[in-house]
Amino acid sequence: MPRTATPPKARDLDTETKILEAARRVFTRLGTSGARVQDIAAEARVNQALVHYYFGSKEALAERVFFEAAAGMMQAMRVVLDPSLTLEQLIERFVAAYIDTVRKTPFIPGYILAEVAQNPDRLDSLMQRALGAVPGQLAPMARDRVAQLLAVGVAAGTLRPIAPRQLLVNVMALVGFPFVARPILSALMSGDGESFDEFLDERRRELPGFILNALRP
Amino acid sequence: MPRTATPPKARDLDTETKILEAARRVFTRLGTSGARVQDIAAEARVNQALVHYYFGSKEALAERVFFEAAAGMMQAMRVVLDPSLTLEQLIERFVAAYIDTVRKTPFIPGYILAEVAQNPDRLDSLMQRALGAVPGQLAPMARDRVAQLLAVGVAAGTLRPIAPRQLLVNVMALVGFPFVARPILSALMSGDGESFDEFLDERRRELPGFILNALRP
DNA sequence: GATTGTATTGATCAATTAGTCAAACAATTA
DNA sequence: TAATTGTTTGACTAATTGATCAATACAATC
Repeated sequence: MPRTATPPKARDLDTETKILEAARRVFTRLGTSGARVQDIAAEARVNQALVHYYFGSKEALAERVFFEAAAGMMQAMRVVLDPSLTLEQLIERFVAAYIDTVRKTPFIPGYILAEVAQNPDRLDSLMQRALGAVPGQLAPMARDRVAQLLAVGVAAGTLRPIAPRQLLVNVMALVGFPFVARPILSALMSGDGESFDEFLDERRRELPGFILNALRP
Repeated sequence: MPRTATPPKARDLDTETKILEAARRVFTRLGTSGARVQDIAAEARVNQALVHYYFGSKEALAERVFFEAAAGMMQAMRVVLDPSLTLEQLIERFVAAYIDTVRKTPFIPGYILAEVAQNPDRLDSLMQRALGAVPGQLAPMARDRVAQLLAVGVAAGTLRPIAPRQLLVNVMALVGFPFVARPILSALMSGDGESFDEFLDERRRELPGFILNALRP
C-alpha cells in the first residue's frame, strides 16, 4: 500500500496544540481565574495530567495564551504604519481589517481587557516584554503617524484639528467596543430580529464614513 | 462629660454596609471568580464568617453587587429620555454626565462587561429582572427617541442619515471604551507625562464636537 | 523481538476555599 | 442584676483544585 499524503495513522492534531487551542477557548471564555485546568483537559479530550505534562502549570499556560492573544491583537493594528496610505485609506482599512479579523475570534478583545484589569501583572510584563520589540513601539509610532497626517490635513484646510490621541482612542473605541460589549449588545438587539453579524456588516460599511465626517473642518 | 454630636462610641459604619462596600471594591477589581471571600473580609477588616452571616453566600453577595452596579450604570443613561432636549443637548449632556459619573468608580464598566462575558447567567437574569421594569425598557425607548430626533434632523437637512442603533453604539463606545480599556490606555499614555485624568478632561471637552460633527450632512 | 524514550493515565497529595457551628461577647431590656 | 437578643469570632468541615508521580501504553530504533 502506497504512502498517502496524510500521515499513516490519520493521527489527529499534535496533542500539544490540541491542548493549547482548548486552553485558548476556555481561558478567553471564562477568564484565567474562572477557568479550571480540568475544563481545559476536558475541552481537549485529554487527561488533566497531560496539561501539566506539556505546559507545567496553569499559570504558565495562561501567560502563553494571553501573550499570544495580545500579540495577535497588535498585529491587527499594524496597518496604521503603512506610510503610503492617506488618512482616509488608513481609517477605511483599519476598520475593515479589524472587524474582519476579530469577528472570527470575538472573545479576544474582552478577554484581554478583563485580564489586564483583573491582573495588573499581566500588563506590566507585557509592557516589559514589548519594550524595544516591534509591538512595544507600535503605540508611539501610530500616534506619530496619525499626528503627522492630521497636521498636513489641518494645514491644507481639509481636516479639523483634533488631539491625535483622542482620534486614536476614538477609532479604537468605535471599532473595539462592539466586541467587548457583545453579549449585552446582542441581548439588546435580539428584539430587532437582526443578528449581531448583520449589525457588524452594517457597521463595517458605515463606520469609516462616520469617522471621516467627524474630521471634516 | 457631655455627649458629643457623634454617637457615643464613635461607632463606625454599619457592619453590613462596610462589608458590602468592601465587596464592591474587591469584586470590581478582581472579578467574581477571582475574588475570595477572605479578601472581602480582610478589606472590610472583619472575620470571614461575618460575610456569610450577613450575605449568606459568596454568590448571593456577588449577585447583589453586580445588579446594583448594573442598575447604577443604567441610571447614568436616563438623560437620553428627557423629551425636552435637542439631539445636540442630549449628546452633550450624555457625554458629560457619563464621564463625570463613571470617573468616580472607573472599574465598574469593565467589571460589568467582564462579568456578563464570563458568566452569561448574569445577563439572563438581568434581562429577566429588568423586563417590564423601567431599566428594561430603557434600551428600546432610547433607540426610539434617538430615531425620532434623527428623522426630524434628516428631514430638515441638518443631519446626515445614520442607523439609530449605530449612533447609539457609537456614543456608548466613545464614552465607555476609555474606562474599559483604562489600564492599557494609562500604560500607553504614561509616556506622554500626562495622566489619564487629564486625558478624560480633554475628552469631555472634545467628544461632543466630534460626534456632532460626524452627524452633519 | 527487545530496548529505549516519549506520551498518557489513574491515583493521590497538599493547599485553597466556601461554608458551618458552637461559644464568646456586647448591647438592650426586663 | 439577670435575661435576652443580636453580633462577632475561632475552629472546623467538606469540597474543589492545581500539581505530582508511579505505572502503563505506545512508537520508534536497534
